[in-house]
Amino acid sequence: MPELPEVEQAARTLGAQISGATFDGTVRVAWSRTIHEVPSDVLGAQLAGLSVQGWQRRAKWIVLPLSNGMTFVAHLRMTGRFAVLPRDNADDAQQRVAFGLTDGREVRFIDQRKFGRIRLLSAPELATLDADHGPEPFDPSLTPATWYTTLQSTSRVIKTVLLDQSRIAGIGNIYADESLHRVSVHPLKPANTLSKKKATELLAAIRAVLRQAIDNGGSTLRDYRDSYGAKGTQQDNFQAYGRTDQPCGRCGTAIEKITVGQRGTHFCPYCQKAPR
DNA sequence: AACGACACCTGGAGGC
DNA sequence: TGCCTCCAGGTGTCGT
Repeated sequence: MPELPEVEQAARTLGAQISGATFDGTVRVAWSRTIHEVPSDVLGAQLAGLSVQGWQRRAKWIVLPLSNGMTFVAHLRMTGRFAVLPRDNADDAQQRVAFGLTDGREVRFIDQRKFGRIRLLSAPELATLDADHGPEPFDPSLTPATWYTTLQSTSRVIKTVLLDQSRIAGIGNIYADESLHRVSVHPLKPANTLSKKKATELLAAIRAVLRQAIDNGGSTLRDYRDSYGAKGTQQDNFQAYGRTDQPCGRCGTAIEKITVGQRGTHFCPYCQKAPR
């Protein structure tokens, strides 16, 4: 589900519900890999008495700073979502972990495919997580010049580079396709063959696509919900992703689907000319 | 070092 | 209806 806009929305709606709340140390685990097999009593002991200081997002990670300097981080992967509910509410069949709060509620992590992960990080571990990722798309330090340099540094195809979290953080399969369609760049074009002008346009397109998606609460294809359970609406604005055989909004040519780096990839064969 | 292939999981959709 | 195959917002790991 979740790319930058969805994670941003999930983090915001989780933070809105539990900023200031305190973990009571209760941790109920239905799928231990979600918490990296850390024993529930160990994790509970670490969390007990800590309060949530706010919320952030780094790449596709939800980041909740805690009152002792540690950080609660979660990655939703494909199907993860949070819910904050009274303790006596029935468990969801796909619920993997629940963290008790001192106010009688629970922070629940629901995740059909079980790929999502939650951890408690020390400051150095958080620094490592940060260092493992490239710049945030909206970071002012990511300039047309630095972006062009990044693209020049590899001959991998552009779609794959957009998905490489160490080059730029937060873009996933949907918004990669949408960004490339927006600037009429073929997904198989080698990154180092984009002109400086095209690279600049692509950066602007990435920002525009992500901004619109954030403003629309992200995209819900099937599973994604924010931390209140609400769906996003950005899927109604897709120009390429999931529109196989439907007309391109610019030229009317049928959108094609190919596989790039094992990911379904949608593009307009007329607007986005194949590289030679 | 960098890159591609595969693993990790469940369940919905579509073909027969 | 039932079975089977394919596919999905992601990324960690392993082999080349």
